[in-house]
Amino acid sequence: MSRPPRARETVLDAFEQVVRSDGERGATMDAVARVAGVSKGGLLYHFASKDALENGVIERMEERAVLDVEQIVAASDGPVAAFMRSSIMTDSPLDRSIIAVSRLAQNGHPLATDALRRVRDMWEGAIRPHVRDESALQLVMLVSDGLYFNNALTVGALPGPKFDEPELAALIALVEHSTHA
Amino acid sequence: MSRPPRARETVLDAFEQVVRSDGERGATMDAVARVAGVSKGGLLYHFASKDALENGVIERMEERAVLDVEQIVAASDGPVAAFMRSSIMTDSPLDRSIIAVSRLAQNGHPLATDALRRVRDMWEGAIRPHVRDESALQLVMLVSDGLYFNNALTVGALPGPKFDEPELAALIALVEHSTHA
DNA sequence: GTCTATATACAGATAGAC
DNA sequence: GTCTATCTGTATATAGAC
Repeated sequence: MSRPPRARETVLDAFEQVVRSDGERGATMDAVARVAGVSKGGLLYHFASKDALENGVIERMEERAVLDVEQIVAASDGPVAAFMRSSIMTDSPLDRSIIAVSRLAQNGHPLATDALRRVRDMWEGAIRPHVRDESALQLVMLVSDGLYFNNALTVGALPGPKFDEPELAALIALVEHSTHA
Repeated sequence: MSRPPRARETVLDAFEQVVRSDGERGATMDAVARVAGVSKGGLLYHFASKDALENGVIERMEERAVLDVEQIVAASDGPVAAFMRSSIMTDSPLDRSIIAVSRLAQNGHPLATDALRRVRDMWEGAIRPHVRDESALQLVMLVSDGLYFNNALTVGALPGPKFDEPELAALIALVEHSTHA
């Protein structure tokens, strides 16, 4: 997993950005190339097909998710709180990746769906030891899914965090109280 | 709001079905016409453009959601439980409508996003009097969003209910206990 | 109301110069 | 490694017969 060329990363960033702002339909090779600042031919040198480009975004999302899980299990304020905070969109690299991959999944890309399931399973495994039972686990997972979904829904400009800090803290406290082991 | 022609409804059903099974990208006029059992020309007689077809699905979704809210507030087992049960995919007409409109929203259709927001606001208003505070309200709403998201994610054949009845009942009990007024 | 045939536009991908 | 030019398939929409 050596550091990939910077141009590749730039193209992946551009793809995620266009998918987020214009939807998957707007993420044409032309549009991605333009945002990345290269020609279509230049883009196709790095990713030989649109499918390769999509797979690149999916793979990078999963790599980023692994790092996220590592941070969550090690969080000082507890995995549940850390997980919920990481589910609120802060426009982190992982957030951008998940938005893009979710859009691919909803447009029928099977690898995207598989990758999201794997990531969700990783999170589930990390949270399970810290909640009292399976219902509590599902509650935490579903709230997280809901947080993502609400933000993923909005195509266009960044909506900004829907919850301000006091609201989020109150919600986290409620979830922790309802689910702690 | 008189009863629209049956052919129109058939076409809207076909659009929702194709969007669900193949994603928004697969929902071409050709594919919709084929599933609806008409030619492309026949389809375009009822909906003069793809945009008109999409708007038709969005409008029908909102009409169905209004009926759903009416049923939820009148439910004998309480609005919170009824709302959560209605959030589990049972392949009801409203479910099919919301899946399709969510896909449109995620592909940048602004009217779809607006309609979903309005529907979500209606649900929020119906649930608010039955939970203790805003955090509890958000918990219920986010769990519902999460239930929808998980099902909306899977393109292809119906995944079937992810929760069996005992699991769902336990989750509902937990949410109600955590949020009741 | 429903059909076939066709016009127009645009997407993904290739070829080859630099 | 990056570019321009071009081929090819497919999607929306129109025209007009039945």
